[in-house]
Amino acid sequence: MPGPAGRKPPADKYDERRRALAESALLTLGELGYAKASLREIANNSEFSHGVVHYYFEDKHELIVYCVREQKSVCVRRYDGVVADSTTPDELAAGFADKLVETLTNDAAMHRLWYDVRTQSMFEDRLREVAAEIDGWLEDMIWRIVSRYAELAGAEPAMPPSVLYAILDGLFQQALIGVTVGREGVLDELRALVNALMPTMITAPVAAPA
Amino acid sequence: MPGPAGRKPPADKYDERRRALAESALLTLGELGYAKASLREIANNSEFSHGVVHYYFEDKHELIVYCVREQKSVCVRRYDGVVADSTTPDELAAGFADKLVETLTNDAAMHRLWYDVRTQSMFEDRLREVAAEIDGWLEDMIWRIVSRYAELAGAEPAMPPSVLYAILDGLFQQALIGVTVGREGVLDELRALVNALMPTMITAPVAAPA
DNA sequence: CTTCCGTCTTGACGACTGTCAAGAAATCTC
DNA sequence: GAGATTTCTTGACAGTCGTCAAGACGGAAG
Repeated sequence: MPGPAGRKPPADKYDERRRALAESALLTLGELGYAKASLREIANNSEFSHGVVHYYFEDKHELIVYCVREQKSVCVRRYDGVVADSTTPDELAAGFADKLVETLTNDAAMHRLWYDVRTQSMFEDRLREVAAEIDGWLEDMIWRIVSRYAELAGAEPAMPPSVLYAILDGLFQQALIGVTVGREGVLDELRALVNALMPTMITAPVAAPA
Repeated sequence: MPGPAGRKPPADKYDERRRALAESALLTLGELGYAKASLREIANNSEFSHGVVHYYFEDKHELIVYCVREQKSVCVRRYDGVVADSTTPDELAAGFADKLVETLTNDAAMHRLWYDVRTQSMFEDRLREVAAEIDGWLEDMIWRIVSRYAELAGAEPAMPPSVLYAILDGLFQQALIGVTVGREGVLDELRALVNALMPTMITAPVAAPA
């Protein structure tokens, strides 16, 4: 009975293994979705056997929650660089848009899983906590971007964080669907759109800030 | 073999029954979601037995697609009245916002099902057609509202239909989640938000149209 | 080497699923 | 009324699921 409780050997090895399992689970989870991804299928697309899951996780639910939380916790830090390094509003907007497009192509599976989990949270109580938590992370992420953008422009965000997040999330979700079904031009449209929309999200900048 | 093909008696009776079955299926579908709603559970929450589904529908997939398409085809006509009757921009915006709030409380289950189906369409090919179709309906619906709003204001929509739809859809989806988890004040916030946001969706109105 | 313990595999269990066939019930036709 | 046809119920089928127990493997400790 080594599982979750009393552990003698390197306790880090345990967490490391959990992460490895969760990461390889992401492959199947992001391809089949929350409902259709069985533990056997997840195990088949990995180096593990289907039984090992219950050695590292209580049940399927815990694996999935761990997986999406782990992924998203790094996801929400993706724009920290551009926020910190940009010196003009336009540079920030362009960097933001570029990274949006980049993650849309590179991490499409993860984003699909996230939207799946959030939607399922409306039907399954046990998912609500993690969904609400991550939604909060993402809202904060957007707020960091827009408020810094406003600061660089000598202005203020024109809308509260929740509204900014909802709007950008709606645009991103449509783009994700577009990428998933293979629609052409989605990426360039999203990039242009974000660049065009950012100025509308702050109050009119003061002409001479100094 | 009376099913889908050759029918002698009132062919309308057949369609009528399909609609009745689909409508009672909505109850369970909107409560449990696409994946977790089994045919037996759907039948239990209705006046039908679990086997009758295959008399009126090819399979589970066809039932669900029929159900969501039927529901949404009336859903997208919800704002036709306010669009036709409003004589000022503000009246249109207020009527739109009111009806948004109204459907959010009355038809929450249907909206949950729709978002579920659209999300699942990213994982399941067979859902993509109906999801894309309905997304188109909704985009047209939003376009009718905003373009009429702009017309009443003597202006033009400031963004293309797809962008307007994505933005409003993002806001609505967040509000739906809020309603589902029982967050307070969501409805009033959405109403105020829509009223405040509508002016930003059109170009600056011409002062004296005549 | 033997012993022990953390790690993992294998195989099985019961529950649940969509589907369908066989026949009962209801309705219509004459 | 009888007979035919549409409509529906019931029960079973094969398959899949999450879960878990029994034991195999591996390396470290003695």
